Amino acid sequence: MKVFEVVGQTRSFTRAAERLNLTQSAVSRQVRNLEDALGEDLLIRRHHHLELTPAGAELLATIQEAFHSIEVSLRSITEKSNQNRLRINVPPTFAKRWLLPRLARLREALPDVDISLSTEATDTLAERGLLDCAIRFGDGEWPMLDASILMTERHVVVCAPSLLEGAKVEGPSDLQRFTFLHVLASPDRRYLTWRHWLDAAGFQDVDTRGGLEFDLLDLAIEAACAGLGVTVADRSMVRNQLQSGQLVQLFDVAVEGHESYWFVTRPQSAGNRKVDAFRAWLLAEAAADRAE
Amino acid sequence: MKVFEVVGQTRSFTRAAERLNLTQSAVSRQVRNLEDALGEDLLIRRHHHLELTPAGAELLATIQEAFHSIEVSLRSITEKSNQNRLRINVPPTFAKRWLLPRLARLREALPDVDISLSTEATDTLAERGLLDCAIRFGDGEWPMLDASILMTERHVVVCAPSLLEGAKVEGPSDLQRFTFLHVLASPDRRYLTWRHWLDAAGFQDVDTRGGLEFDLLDLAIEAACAGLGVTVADRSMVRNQLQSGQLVQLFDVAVEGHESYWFVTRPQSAGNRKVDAFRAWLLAEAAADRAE
DNA sequence: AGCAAGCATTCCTTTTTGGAATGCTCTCAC
DNA sequence: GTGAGAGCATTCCAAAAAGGAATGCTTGCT
Repeated sequence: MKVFEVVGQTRSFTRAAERLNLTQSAVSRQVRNLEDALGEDLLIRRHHHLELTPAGAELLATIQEAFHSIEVSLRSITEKSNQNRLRINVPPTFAKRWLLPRLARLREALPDVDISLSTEATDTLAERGLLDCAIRFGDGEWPMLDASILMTERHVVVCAPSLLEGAKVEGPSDLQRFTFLHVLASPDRRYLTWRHWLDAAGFQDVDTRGGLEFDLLDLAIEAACAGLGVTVADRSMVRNQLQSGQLVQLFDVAVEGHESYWFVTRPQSAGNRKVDAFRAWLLAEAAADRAE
Repeated sequence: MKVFEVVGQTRSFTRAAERLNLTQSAVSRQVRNLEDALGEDLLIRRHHHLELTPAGAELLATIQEAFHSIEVSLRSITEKSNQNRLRINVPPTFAKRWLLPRLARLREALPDVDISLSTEATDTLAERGLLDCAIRFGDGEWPMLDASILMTERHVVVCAPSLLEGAKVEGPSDLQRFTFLHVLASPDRRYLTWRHWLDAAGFQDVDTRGGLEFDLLDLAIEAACAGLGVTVADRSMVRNQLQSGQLVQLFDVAVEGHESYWFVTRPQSAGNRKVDAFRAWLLAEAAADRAE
């Protein structure tokens, strides 16, 4: 069929064969097969040139249009989508608190890369379809995927300055007066960030059973800003709020978390220009972040 | 590609395979090959159902439209053109004087056959392209073609009644007074119909060198009707004019010509419904014509 | 927990497609 | 009008693509 299209354009089996990187013999038979299948001639073989029959002319026009639209679609898939668009899933809190504030800079650094950002809690990167890469929170061990560490969490305790009412907070008992804000790993299970932080700080006997629970760290931080209580959060996630005074840090204890944020890609993406560029940018930003 | 279209519709390799009369294995690989070629996934394999990626959805839509238009075009070629239309070349004079007056009856007899009538002096039937069949004048010997005889020429001499001015025309000398109308076989060669007729009539010493020449018998007949001279013509070609009195026949001599009109087809058309029907009708009409 | 549905994969067969060489016919030029 | 060349057809064989059967693997459902 493709063969007939080229023959129709070149009006010659020989030239069509050249253009298609085939022999004239192959072209001749392809067209003949098509004609036989249709039970209708498409070309009139004259010596030194070919003419289209009415049926051939009609079919040629249709085929050209159809192939063209398919070609455009194919190109838009292989080129546009593949070469310019980077589809990435980022955990919601990381997206909002870390990536979004840096998106403008990303656009400057990689002006020719279009970003598609989704914030599913669990991404579908392994299913090799909708995503080019992802940022994940975890231990960096994901089968069949490549991961580069971006940053390890450094947990600090924060709350709204209004909550303090000028009082000093210096020990476990002071802390116990506040409402604890927790983040859920699943509907019935909390992340153990409070536990880890308290252990690291050397605070025993603090009862964290009460308090508010949120499914997203982001909501817990928002709650803290609103003066609802104290929460443990990664320092990078609340840097802006600390700088603007929306939040204050309690205690000078920063606990290295057990898990980290990773940039995750599929092995097939190795060497992919835009993925590599994005990774480089992310790592540079993360390094700058740590240096602050 | 066709495979992907069906998979996109059925959302299942297994069902697509059934519809395509293939195995699930073949379908699976076809799609995988397409994806590999594009470097882009088109489907998300879930268990118990498939989902389209954005790229897949876009491609599916394009492909469906493109294939549909090609299919329509293909169908119009194989069905409409092939099944309903009969393309036929008929020598000009035969077309005008014999076939055209019978076209209305042909439409009645074969209402579902559309006729495409061309009147090239030399048809292209052997080149298998534009024609389904032809009517030819000759000896019935054409390589690679099948021929059925329709009618043998019966030459009579005719002229306009006004030309006679009431005079009797009974011998060669009477004939010599008229202008002879000739038909050319090629620019410099006449058909020998006058010669044959004169020989058969037993008229010696008639000088036919002068007179008017025409490239078509039809023009010669028209000239005769206009009173320009006498011509030899096949009786079937002038039957209407004789009946209406536009022409009259001179002498009661009808000469069987050396050549005949034949219905000619390609061997590949053997068994073709519309060709067979047309042949049957032609032969019946020719028989009826002879009976008159 | 076990079964069934459904896609992936492997190995082998079948079908299709392609290439090289050759033949045939027409056109063009001398 | 004759020879050369251009261009399509055809034949035979090789290569490659597609297909089939069987099997494995994962997951959703009962």
